[in-house]
Amino acid sequence: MALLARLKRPEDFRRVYTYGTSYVHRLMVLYVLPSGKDPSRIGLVVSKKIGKAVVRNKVKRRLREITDSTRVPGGFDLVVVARGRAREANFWTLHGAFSSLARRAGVLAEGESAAILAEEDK
RNA sequence: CAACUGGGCCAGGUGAUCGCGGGCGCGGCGGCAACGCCGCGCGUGAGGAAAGUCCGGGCUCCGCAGGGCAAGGUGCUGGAUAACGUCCAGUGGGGGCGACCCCAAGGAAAGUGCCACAGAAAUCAAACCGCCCUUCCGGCGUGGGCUUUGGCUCACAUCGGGAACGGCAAGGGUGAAACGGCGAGGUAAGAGCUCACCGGCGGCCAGGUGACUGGCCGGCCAGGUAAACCCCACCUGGAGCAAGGCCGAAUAGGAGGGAGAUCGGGUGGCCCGCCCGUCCCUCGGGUAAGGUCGCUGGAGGUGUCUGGCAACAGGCAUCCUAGAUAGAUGAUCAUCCACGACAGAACCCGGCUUAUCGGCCCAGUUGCCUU
RNA sequence: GCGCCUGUAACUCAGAGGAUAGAGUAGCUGACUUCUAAUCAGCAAGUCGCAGGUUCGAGUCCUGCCAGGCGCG
Repeated sequence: MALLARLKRPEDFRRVYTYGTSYVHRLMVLYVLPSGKDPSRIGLVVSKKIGKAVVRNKVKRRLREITDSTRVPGGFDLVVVARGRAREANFWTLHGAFSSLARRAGVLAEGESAAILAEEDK
């Protein structure tokens, strides 16, 4: 499994927003920017618009579970922004949304993409 | 049994697999070492409100903070406490049949302001209607005198009549509120003018630490509003763990001591005071990202004994119970039931307030039924 | 962590403790016009964010909440 480093600094987020490519889903938005650095870095954004602290933590934990278990090759900076509807979504809905976005963005490791396609066919 | 009152407690459980933060142990790798990384095992990991940030402290730095003015807060009494605007016990007032609950509850005879509308008048009192004495005019009546029998005049009595100088504040009406209420005496009419009772005020005595309560006596009455300004008493220095200390590359700057007229800047808003910039001397260290400490063992929990009505305090025994740093609790099942509310630590405590599914326990009140 | 502001008609805002809480825009009705716009006249519209309290009387004063917004580190 390719380890994902964490994207933390405000400048990094701003760079990905301005120069990266965005992929939109009704539950979330995925920003992708090639960085050239080996461990790909990922940042999660769950704003106060989503809900109170308990709700935000819940959404953030589910997104972290999903992104930690997804294999991503090196060389990318990713930002996942949760949208309002993510508040009501369960784990598997969020998982499907992220997988489809990641496949469209082409940031999945070898073999992962085919597995997701097979899963979606079911 | 029903309807209530007060207080306390719980906050889905159990099992399995994968994953995360901290701790401990073992093993491996790197390193002189401190230590870092990886793997395995054990154990541990959000709340009663963690929330709002409404108060109070601890802790840390600012300059250990002094004087005056201002500003803010608290406000029945006594106590508890590190402290409080909190808590406990009481006093007074209000509510409830009751258990019980509620109250920012000092001062209005220090001063100022305000009291719309209505009303005569909204506070050094005054007098619209009204009540009353006297005088004058007028009406009606009785008696006397004079008489030209038409009347004139005097006296007395009387009047829902008019006017004037005065007396009064009982009654009317207005209003949230009208120099105390009610009854009797008194009077021309009235009035604490006098008297009894009540309210309020002052003094004395008794009880109580005190708020206050009870009794006696006195004089005779003082509108409300201070969550209007204010007065009185007491309290408050400012910032906040992104406080603050240490390590520390590039780069290139400081720190300490002494002197101090002016000017400038700083310190809680202002003034005084104080400090810094300026000048001289000495020293070799200072700052950003990052790392690390602060960081959790504490006004700590539980049990018991002693003191106290209680809040609480003290003694003994026993337990260790998150410390992250973009921020750790999730995912997939099985099973049980009451089908799970409000909600996530970020330096730490004591309170207050607000949110909250369902359930349990203790003490008590009222009503009904039965024995 | 700390500090500040706002909440009144559908919208933007006024409002000295004492009226039936006002103004402009928007809305409705009528007049004018061939019709519309403009103009004129009239009408309707409010839990004064919520709950307590002070006061004879509260949109206004006090306390506690709720919602929204802003600033500093």
